[in-house]
Amino acid sequence: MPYLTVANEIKALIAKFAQARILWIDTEIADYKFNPRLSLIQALADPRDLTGDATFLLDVLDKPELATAFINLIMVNPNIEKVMHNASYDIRFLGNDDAKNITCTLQMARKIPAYILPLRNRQLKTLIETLCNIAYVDKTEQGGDWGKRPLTEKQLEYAKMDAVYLARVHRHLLEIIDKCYPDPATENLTALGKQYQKIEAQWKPLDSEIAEVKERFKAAMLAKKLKDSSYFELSSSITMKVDFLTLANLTQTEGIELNFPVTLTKEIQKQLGQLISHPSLQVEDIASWRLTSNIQQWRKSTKKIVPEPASEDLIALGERYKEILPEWKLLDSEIEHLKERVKKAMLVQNQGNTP
DNA sequence: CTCGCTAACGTTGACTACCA
DNA sequence: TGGTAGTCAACGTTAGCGAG
Repeated sequence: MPYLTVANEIKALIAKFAQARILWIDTEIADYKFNPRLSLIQALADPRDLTGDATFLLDVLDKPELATAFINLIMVNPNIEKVMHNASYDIRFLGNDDAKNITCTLQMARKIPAYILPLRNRQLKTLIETLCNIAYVDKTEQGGDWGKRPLTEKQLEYAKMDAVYLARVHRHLLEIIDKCYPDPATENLTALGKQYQKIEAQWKPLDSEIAEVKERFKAAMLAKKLKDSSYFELSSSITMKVDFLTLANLTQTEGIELNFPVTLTKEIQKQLGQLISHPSLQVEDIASWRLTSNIQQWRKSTKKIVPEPASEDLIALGERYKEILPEWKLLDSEIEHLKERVKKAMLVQNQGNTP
C-alpha cells in the first residue's frame, strides 16, 4: 500500500496511471460539512489484488495543483474508465462535467431489480457484505477526520481496502447485469412472454390489494383527520393554475422574462390549425413507445363491502399492508424488469405482436 | 452539504365498455 | 350510433430521501 505524500512521487504515479485502461477510484473528503476539500485519492489499477497492497493512496490535502494534474491526466481522459461508488459525489472534487468515461457502481446496483438483488439499501458497505460475502465491514472511519495529519493506521487501512472492495463489487455487478440484461437482439420473446404471464398472475392480485389498502387507508386518515400513523404519513400539496392569456399579457406588461417549453396537447394543436407549421414556432417532436399487454384480462372482481372510512381499523389495514408489501415489491420489480426487456427486444427485433 | 433518485400524484390521449 | 365513463401507459412536477 504505497502511501504517497511527496509531490514528485504523486506526479510520477499520476503519469503512470494515465496509461491505464481502467482504474478503481475512491476519495476521502476533509471537513465535508463546512469546507469540503480533497484529502486523499485512492487509486487501484490491479483488480486481482485482495490485500490492498496494490492500492495507491495519494495525499492531496490542500495541494490543488496535484488534484488538477489528476483531473487533467486521468479524469478528463476518455480512454481510461474510472470506476467509483456514487461517482457524482467524488466528481464534484475531480473535474465535474469535464470528467469522462465514468462508471458508477451505485447506479449499476440500482439498475438491478430488487427480485434479483434484494438489499435494504445500495450502500457500498451493503454491496460488499452481500456480494463479496464479507461478514462485517468497518465503516466507522468514513465519518472520521480526514483533515488531520498524520492519518492514523486505521484510516490508511480503511482507505486502501475501499478501492479493493470497490473493484470486487464492480466485478460482481458486471456479472449480474450481464445475466439479467441480455442483448435485446437475441432475446427470446416467447419465453419472456410466458414468464411475464406467470408472474403477472401472482402480481395482479397483490398489486390490486396494495392499491386498495392504500386507498382505504387514505380515505380513513382523511375522515379521522389523522396526519400520521405508524404505517403511513398523509401530506398535502397545492398546485397553482392561472389563465394562460392573462399570464402572457401580465408578463409582457411587467417585463418579466418567462420562457419555457409548453406541451402542445391535441386540443391546442386543433386550435392552432395551420398555424402549427408557422416558421417562428420551432416545434420539438418527442417520440415515445408504449408497451401494452395482450394477455386476456380477467374480469374485475365484484365490489367488496368496504367499511365507512371513519370506522376503518387502521391497525388491521396497516398490518395487512406490511404483510404483503415485501412479496409485492419483488414481483413488481420482476414485472417492470420483464417489461423493459420485452420493450427493448421488440424495438430491436422490430416485431409486431407477441403475447 | 449537494445532487440525483424515487414516490406520489396529476395530466394527457388512445382505447374499451357500456348504455340509450 | 354517439356519448360518456373508466382503464392504462407515458410523461411532468414536487417533496423528500439518501448516497458519500
